[in-house]
Amino acid sequence: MHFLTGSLFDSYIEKHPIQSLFSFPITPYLKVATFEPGEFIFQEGSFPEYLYYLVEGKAKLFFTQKNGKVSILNFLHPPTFMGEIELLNSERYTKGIQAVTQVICLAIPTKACKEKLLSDATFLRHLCLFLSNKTFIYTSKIGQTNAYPLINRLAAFILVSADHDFYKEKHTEVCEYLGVSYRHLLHVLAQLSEENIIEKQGRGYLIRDKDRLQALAKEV
Amino acid sequence: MHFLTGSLFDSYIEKHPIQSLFSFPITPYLKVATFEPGEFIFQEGSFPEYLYYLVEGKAKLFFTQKNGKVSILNFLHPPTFMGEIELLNSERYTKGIQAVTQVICLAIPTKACKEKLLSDATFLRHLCLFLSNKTFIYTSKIGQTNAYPLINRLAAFILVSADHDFYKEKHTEVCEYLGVSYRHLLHVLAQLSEENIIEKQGRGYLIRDKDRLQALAKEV
DNA sequence: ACACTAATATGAGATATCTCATATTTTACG
DNA sequence: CGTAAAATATGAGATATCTCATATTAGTGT
Repeated sequence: MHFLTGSLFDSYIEKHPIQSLFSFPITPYLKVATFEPGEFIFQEGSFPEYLYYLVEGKAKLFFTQKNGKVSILNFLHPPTFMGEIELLNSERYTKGIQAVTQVICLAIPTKACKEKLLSDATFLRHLCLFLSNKTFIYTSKIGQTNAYPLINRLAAFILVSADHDFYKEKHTEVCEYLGVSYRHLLHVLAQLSEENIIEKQGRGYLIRDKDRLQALAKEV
Repeated sequence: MHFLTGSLFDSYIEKHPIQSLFSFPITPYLKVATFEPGEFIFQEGSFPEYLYYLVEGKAKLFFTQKNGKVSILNFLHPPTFMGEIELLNSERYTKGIQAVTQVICLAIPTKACKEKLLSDATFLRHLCLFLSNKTFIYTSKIGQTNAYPLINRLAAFILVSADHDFYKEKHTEVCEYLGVSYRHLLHVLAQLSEENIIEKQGRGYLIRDKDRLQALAKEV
């Protein structure tokens, strides 16, 4: 992790204004933090010193189960708070967050701001909204995992994560996100290829029959 | 749904004080609502008029998927907010809540209080805490569902829901809660019986070998 | 007491998913 | 540039879970 200073600092602060989330002047407290791909933003079980507000890049929220399996709970995209649960509830076990691409965050030091934040209705209202969205996402995910086999969930995931009809997520991450074994993910990708819905091209897959892919995804 | 009045109203207000959750006087707005077993507290897709605070009884939070499968997201026990997400988003309620036993709630009319609530830091801080707990519960559930077969999750569920070592939850609800088919739930109950870990007695099951049940549950 | 619905129960066969083994390819790094 | 680690790939066999069919039993309302 690296803090930006000088004109780089200024440019990110200007580019991503967050004053409207607070009713007290937040800028004096702000830092700008960068993380390299693969770098841990939070280690599991650690005590975060900053509340981060993700403004650029992509990260993954994960945790490791007792049996060693890793679950990716969510891919985080801007704008997103990170470390808010620990701000509220300092004793909870912290999940891990790892940068996937280069990540840029606005950082608010917990120690200096906790009291101010927890008595700021503007901030708390935004945080409630953010948390209720999170709840919605997780409850949807629980429902989908229970109700649909991988082929439907994968179809939906390919559609949201493909860029110009080209899907190139890492299998190792996707199987942890969708909650299935690596082997089974490849089975189902092969099945979709077999039916000419997608076609393997080098590092990724091209969507060849978007209609049928959408039909598979639609139920979810 | 039925609102209590008179001395019954007074007794519940006294028995479950919630003034400390707010920084403005809440009592003038409060009603006391009761629901009978099986009654819907929120229908899926309705527009809630009250923010409820569950103080007695048990309810289930569920939703119906596009393919008709029902998922029970959680069993709600006191104290719990219900309808808080709709207060924040003013969208229609996407989930349903149904009373399992008789349920008693303190009810805060949304229309009259929304503005006050959303600018009350005390209330919002409690709500954030509540939502972050919810997040924690759901993320744990996602992880467990992905990582463990039913026998482990069921063992854990039997332990938390048994009363004096006697388990008597309704299978129809439990399978929707644990995200498996009714048939499979019975398979696994039979398997636990087969191994003399539990024993069927009339309407429920007696825990016969708590150690082994705990061992199965422990990993979760 | 009767009829209807919900809940419980069980079997048989299909399928979704997992584990483990192993090989190849790509990527990271000194 | 060479080596180790990570990611991709594929097969074979096991198991967890689902669907559907069908009975029986308990609960509910009139």
